Amino acid sequence: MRNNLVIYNTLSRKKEAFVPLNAPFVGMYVCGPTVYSDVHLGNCRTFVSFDLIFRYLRHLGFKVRYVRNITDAGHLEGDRDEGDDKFAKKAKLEQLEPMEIVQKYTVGFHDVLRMFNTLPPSIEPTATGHISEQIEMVKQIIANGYAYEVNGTVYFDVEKYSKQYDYTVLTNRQLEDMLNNTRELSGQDEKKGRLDFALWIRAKKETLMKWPSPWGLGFPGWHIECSAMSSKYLGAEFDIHGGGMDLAATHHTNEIAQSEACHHTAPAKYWMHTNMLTVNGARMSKSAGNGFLPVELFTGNHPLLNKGYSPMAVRFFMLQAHYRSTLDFSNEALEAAEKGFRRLMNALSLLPKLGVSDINEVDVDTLASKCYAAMDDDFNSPVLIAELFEAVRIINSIYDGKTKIDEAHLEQLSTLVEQFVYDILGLEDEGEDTQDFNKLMEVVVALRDKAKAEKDYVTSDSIRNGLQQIGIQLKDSKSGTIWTKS
RNA sequence: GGUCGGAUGGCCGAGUGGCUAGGCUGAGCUCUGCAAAAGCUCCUACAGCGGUUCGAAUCCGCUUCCGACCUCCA
Repeated sequence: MRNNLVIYNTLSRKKEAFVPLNAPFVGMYVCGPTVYSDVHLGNCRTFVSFDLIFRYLRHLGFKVRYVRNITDAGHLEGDRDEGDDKFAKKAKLEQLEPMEIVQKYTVGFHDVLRMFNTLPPSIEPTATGHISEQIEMVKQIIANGYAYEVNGTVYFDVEKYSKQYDYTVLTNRQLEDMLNNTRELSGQDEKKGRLDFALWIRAKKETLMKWPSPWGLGFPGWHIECSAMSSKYLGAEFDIHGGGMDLAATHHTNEIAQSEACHHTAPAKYWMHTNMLTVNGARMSKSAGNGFLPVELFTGNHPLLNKGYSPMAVRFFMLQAHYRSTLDFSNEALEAAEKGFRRLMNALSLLPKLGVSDINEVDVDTLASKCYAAMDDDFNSPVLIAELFEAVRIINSIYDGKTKIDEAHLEQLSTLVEQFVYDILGLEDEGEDTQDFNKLMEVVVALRDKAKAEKDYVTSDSIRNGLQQIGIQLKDSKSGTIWTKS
């Protein structure tokens, strides 16, 4: 197995050679969605980014166990460690069972990710399915002396923890600054330290989702689920932990603290954080109300959208930016991506139609090594795409008869391009190209070619114009006529 | 206020101490019955001001502006 992969690690703020703990196995945990509302496009970007990472690791030959959780309990509104969680709140609003909320948005989440052609994770555990694991973990943290119980709620003791461990490894902040800058919040009387956070929260009478525990009826804190589930399925120490950048400062910081306090070992070797999708320079977020629902994007039914964009065009748009850069949304940028995507896919559709020659003028090896070099450099999909457009130029040139390629190199080129576009970037052609439809088009094109050969341009142009009106473009070339559907 | 990250050509976006991505757009050309597509060519940028250097957009400093996190959010 070849491995020249370099990954940017948030812990060191540097790119590091990727050395798995137990090659060829790789354990990767990614924080999934909290399923109390529709996923928006910004959420999708993170999961598309990790899909790319998952796909490339697999392509390199690693046996990846990709765990992505579903948060379906214990995620409170605000940081007050009290009151109802997001699900209960929404459930009351919609007059549904909390688990109906969870089901509804979990299904929606899966539907959307399927449209974006993301591969399902190896394991997709839920918080409510791992209550006992979370309770066990809290018990262990208490036993190790890093948590304390007050009136049925268990808090993590950040001050004690930070005497032995670095609580701010991920954020590089000074603990004193954090203490001084944390806002005065209500409901903190029970806590010993203002940075302490809840591992387990006492239920009130009206709390809908609650479970028995050694500390009475309650529910888990938000952070503990990821620690419990990652260690259950990937071990106390695993290779990659990922999530959106917005999770680093709080959620991931607390995850590391919990895991170290429980297992005396840092959970993940590499921490990867994907950057935000922005709209007019500001982060797309649920609370800011500037988010697009994927369905709005696909249909164009949103005030900020000029038209609809297909899921694959959007995926391509996302992959044209590096995962650690912010990506700014705009109609112009999306339209440019859409056109570029079509050009790429059109070139791919020419591959089976290319003619071979006895001589070869195409250096596929160099192209291949450039593609791998791009992805090996911290999954640099924009550079990879730039290299693939070089392949597009070559393919078009061969099709036009201006460049010659022999059979072996054509085979190599086809495999290379198809692997990178379909398997690694996860793009797919989205035409309704059924067998029958293709055959039908062959007949139509043959009729038009006959008319053209007879210089009956009235007929040939009326065929072309008719097809144009239903979104099918005919393109004549020396090698024959090809068609594309927009 | 603290911490961190940005500022790249008409737009989007990579990258990097010298060889100066890519996509989209615009102009011209080739091909073509005409289109379309494709190919070729052109428009060559790195916020500002200093410094280091033979050489900086890339390193350092300052300034301006923007964003993220520090409150739930991928």
